[in-house]
Amino acid sequence: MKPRGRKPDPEVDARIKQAAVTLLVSKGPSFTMDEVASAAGVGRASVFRRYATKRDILLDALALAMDAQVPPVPDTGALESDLLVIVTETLAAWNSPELAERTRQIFGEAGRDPAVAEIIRTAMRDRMTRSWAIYDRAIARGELSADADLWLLSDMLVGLVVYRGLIDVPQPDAPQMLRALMCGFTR
Amino acid sequence: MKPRGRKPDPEVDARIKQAAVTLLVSKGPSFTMDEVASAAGVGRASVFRRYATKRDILLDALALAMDAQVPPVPDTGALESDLLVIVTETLAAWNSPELAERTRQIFGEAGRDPAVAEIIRTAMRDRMTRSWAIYDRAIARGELSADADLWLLSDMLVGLVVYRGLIDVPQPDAPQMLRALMCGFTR
DNA sequence: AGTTTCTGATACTCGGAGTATCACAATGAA
DNA sequence: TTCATTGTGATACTCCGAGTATCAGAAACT
Repeated sequence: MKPRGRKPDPEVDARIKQAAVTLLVSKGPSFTMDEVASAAGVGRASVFRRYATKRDILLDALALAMDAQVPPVPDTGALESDLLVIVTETLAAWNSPELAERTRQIFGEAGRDPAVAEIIRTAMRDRMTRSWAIYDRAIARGELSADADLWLLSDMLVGLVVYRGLIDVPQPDAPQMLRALMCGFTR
Repeated sequence: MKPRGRKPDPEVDARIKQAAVTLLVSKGPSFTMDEVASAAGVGRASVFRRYATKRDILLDALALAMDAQVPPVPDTGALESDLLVIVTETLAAWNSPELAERTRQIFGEAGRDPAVAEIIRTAMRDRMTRSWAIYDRAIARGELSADADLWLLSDMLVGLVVYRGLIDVPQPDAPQMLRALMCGFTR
């Protein structure tokens, strides 16, 4: 079963993928297949030959875009200041109105398509485990109990921000949020 | 400027609204206008005469559905047990797969339409302020500092659950989550 | 050389939102 | 009563985007 005729042009592959990511970033998941084709300077059929449905290309572009920027892990010497960096980075996705709009749309898309949810979930878990070096150091310093539920900690942090972003509530002050996470709400 | 000809049938109004809510609950925001009309046993035109766009009818149905069930405010005598009730109620929206699917879709819709976000935000703020009697009592008992940011507390709670629900991560144990909220993560 | 498969182009089908028009029914005004 | 006005269901449209089908030509294999 060797492939015989003309081979798929890798240039075309790249242009389509690139166009999809660009469109996803510039106007969210509502781009059309025609837009992808013309932005890639490529025939409509070539897009559909690579991606049977719009969903497929959206998933591919999303996965690419998510892997694009993975922030470095801070190491400031204390849990509190390390966490402050994390919180600030998390808030960054909602800073400008345009960025907030994209983030909203992407998380919204997760509500309509489990595959999108999976991509986001995987990407987020990846980032989180990456930043667990912070917690290891904190535990070694005695700042954190060894059996703390780190998933819970991470998800409470991100969850608050995503929730507020989604329903358009102003984001909290990073230090205040940090204090709540570390010390809780009871006296 | 008195209205002259035939008057709009209030029966038709009611049937349409009812059908919209039912469809929203049974199959999420993806119902069609034709479905509304036929479920209401009403002409297509009558639907469009009342709601110019599908967005309009979706917003109306959503607002109705959100106001439908507002849980009672617990008063068990201690902050912890009161909060446990709140947490359990919050988790309830994600208990069955079908319910989780609807909740996901609704919150997802908030990412595509600011008006949906506003409806959800308003409804949630409403419920939250309603349950602030809990915190008043807790402050009186000395269980909570008087200047605690109750929005932050509430949003961390709901945020975690919504976030996990959206990207399909198993929800936390209510008691464990409670402990994190009340005591924080540092030793 | 001949065959296979890619390529861009074009023209379709299909489904759902929204529009337009119809004959008819209900209401108010004259 | 008569007439104008507006709601009613029915039907047939337009529009747009996803997905399909077909084409002639180009590239790569035997």
